[in-house]
Amino acid sequence: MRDGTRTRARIEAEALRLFAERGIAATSIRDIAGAVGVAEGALYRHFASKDELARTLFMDGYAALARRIQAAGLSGEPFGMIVEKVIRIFCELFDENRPLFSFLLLSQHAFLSEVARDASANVVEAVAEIFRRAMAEGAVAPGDPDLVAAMALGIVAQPATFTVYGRLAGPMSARVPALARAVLLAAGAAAPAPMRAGPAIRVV
Amino acid sequence: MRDGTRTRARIEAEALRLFAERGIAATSIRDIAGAVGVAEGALYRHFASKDELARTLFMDGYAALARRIQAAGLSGEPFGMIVEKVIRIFCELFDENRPLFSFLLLSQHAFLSEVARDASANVVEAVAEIFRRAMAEGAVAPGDPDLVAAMALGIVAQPATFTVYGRLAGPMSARVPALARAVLLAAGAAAPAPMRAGPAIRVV
DNA sequence: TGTACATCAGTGAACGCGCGTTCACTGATGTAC
DNA sequence: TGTACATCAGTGAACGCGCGTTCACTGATGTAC
Repeated sequence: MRDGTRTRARIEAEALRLFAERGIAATSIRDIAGAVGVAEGALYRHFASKDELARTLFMDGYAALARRIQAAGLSGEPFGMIVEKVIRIFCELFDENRPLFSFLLLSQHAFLSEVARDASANVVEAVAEIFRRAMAEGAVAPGDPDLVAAMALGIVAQPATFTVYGRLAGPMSARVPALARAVLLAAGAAAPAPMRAGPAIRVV
Repeated sequence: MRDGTRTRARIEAEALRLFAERGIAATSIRDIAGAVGVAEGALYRHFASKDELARTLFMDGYAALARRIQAAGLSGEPFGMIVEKVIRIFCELFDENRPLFSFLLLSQHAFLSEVARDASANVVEAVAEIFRRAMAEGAVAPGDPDLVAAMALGIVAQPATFTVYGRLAGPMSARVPALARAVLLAAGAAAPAPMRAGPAIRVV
């Protein structure tokens, strides 16, 4: 028989690209099949439905990010290092696989309610867990970890969204120090390290 | 003839509610007409198409918010006051008209590229303008105003998104001081005022 | 090595459903005289 | 005040299009002997 794993990978790549560009609803099965260069029916050898295809792409990408963030959070390093590491993970994945991140940002509203509330599959939960531990250890001023997690996610995700829309230019990786510094300050972290390079954001 | 303005207002309200709950694509003309209690054809007396209905709702709501933010930015008050005022506008409108905000947050990706790059119609531009002026006046450390605007918007919009999804509870208005403080710190504002009430976010 | 068979990825015409939209019609209400 | 007319918001059956999905079929490739 022919090897289906290559076709499946191409379907996933083209679907991701088209979903990210136009959205799920505006992308038809024929669009995807055409981009891959197969007949419509071929897609149903690999995915039960269009919905399952979109859901699989979202859940896999989202869980992979959550796992990496959780692992960084459990590394035992000081809080400031963890924040920078997590933001670096986010930014480098963004730069490496922009269609995936566009897709995650764009279609989060369709799937987020179905994601398990587990730090190993849920980005929000993984980030909240990091702040919960930091507060318990005194590295961050006490407060609502969910609120601080939301603000931290916003600080990183909104510039990513602006980059997708072309309002910000250049790689996200270049912004890691600025974003990490902003997150530490906004979260009320104890004595954030001074910035090492780049256009300084001076705190008077 | 019968007065059509009442029907039009009801169509707008029900469409907004349904678009916010399910998304535009998952809401049909029949759904909206059914919720209003009119025949499908009635909608076409007030809007040329479903797309025009959705676009009108988005552009009107988005421009109204942008105008209020721009006005606050031009009030001549000190930067710290402006930030708090803008965040209060955002949070109070969120609490008062949650369907509108859910709709704006959810469907921004469909329309944002069509919004004029004018501070009187574009929330992003209005916020960027405030930071541009603050940097020129020395109230904020020099840097990329678009990046700082993105981070500030993220700090406010992400908690709003979490509230829509039920991950954060309670009114956004209650978070105005905490959000304003986070924005000022993250933006590198000169000497932010100490917080007056609520669970303190202590900066060591 | 050669032959027969089973497997299954891929095909593409066809189906039926739900959608946005149309349009001839109704009838309530404002206006002219 | 009463009558004729014009206007236009609202009706709802009907239309046609594009969509997701199906399924009988093809043929390339792996396996058994």
